Amino acid sequence: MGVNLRELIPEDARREITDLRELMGKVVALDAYNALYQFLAAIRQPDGTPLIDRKGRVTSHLSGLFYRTINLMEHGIKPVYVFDGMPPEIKRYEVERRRMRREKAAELAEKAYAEGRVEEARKYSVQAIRLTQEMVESAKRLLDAMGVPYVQAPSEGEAQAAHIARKGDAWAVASQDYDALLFGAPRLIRNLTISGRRKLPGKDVYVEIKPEVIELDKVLKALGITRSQLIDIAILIGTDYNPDGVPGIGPKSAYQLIKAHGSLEKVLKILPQATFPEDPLKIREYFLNPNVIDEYKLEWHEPDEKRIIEILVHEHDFSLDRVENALQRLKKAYREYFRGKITSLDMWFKRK
DNA sequence: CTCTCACA
DNA sequence: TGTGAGAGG
Repeated sequence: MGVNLRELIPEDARREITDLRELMGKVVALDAYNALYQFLAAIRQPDGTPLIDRKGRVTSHLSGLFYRTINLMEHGIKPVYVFDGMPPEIKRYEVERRRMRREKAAELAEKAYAEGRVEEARKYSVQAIRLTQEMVESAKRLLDAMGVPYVQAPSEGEAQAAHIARKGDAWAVASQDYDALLFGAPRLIRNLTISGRRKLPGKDVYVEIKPEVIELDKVLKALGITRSQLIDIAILIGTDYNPDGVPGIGPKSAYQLIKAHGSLEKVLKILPQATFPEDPLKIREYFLNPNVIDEYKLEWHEPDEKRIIEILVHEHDFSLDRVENALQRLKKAYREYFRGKITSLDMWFKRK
């Protein structure tokens, strides 16, 4: 999912965040779909079963959302979650393709589970993950209760998040996908987590994961291209709107081609065999001018303790002890960083 | 993914 | 004070 620009991003456009205090006081627009999906994928038992409440409703996404948001706020980071709206027309092909892949995976998961093949069951249940309307709504209700703002994008969440960051209302977009850069986000934060350990898929091996910031300006300068050309390269490699890209063309040759010929139009003239599920120029146009809104309010409010307990403990069977514990941390973070203005002297002391 | 608790 | 295993819902 998303564009894979990893190999294209020059080393010096990428910076590790060694201390999350660097982000203190900064607004970060999080791609909600990306975050919830990650929680659903990661918060599972070895056989692939997610956390569920007594009514059988999945709660993994709420657990992840709750604890991670508190962690960010404890570092003085101001989170705003951006939710996806209607996928754009040019995504139709990919949306359908994903739906079929999920259905197939769901069947395989059930089969593997019934036959006791635990690892396979897990693998396929992750591939079968679907973010339901119910999950999205429960996540929004939880954020409301926590006093954390969210923005409902008219279309792609990454596009809306990038728009918010471009206007200066957020310092960066946080997502695992690189798409926000194509949409013009000045900064992209990947791996925005506190616990820096992640299990390698398949094996019981853990690797250190550190958050990193990628700066769009530095990417473009280092590569000597414009954002429009970066988008052209992405289209040759493959985006959400043409996932296969152009067969045989990877990051390296895509870059060389655009660098040498200047634009996608010119490159396509020498690649007459290339086919696309959508007009590639329309895809570029969408990255440059996506459907976004300016009507949103980014305000952080005092957490509503009772409502949070109502949602997590009474509706979804979270342990009262754990939730109360986290609530103390949330309230403290709110007092410290979110209530009223923070003076520069306060900031100076918090650095220590 | 994140928390908690046991153990060094 | 830090690390690892196991549970969380």
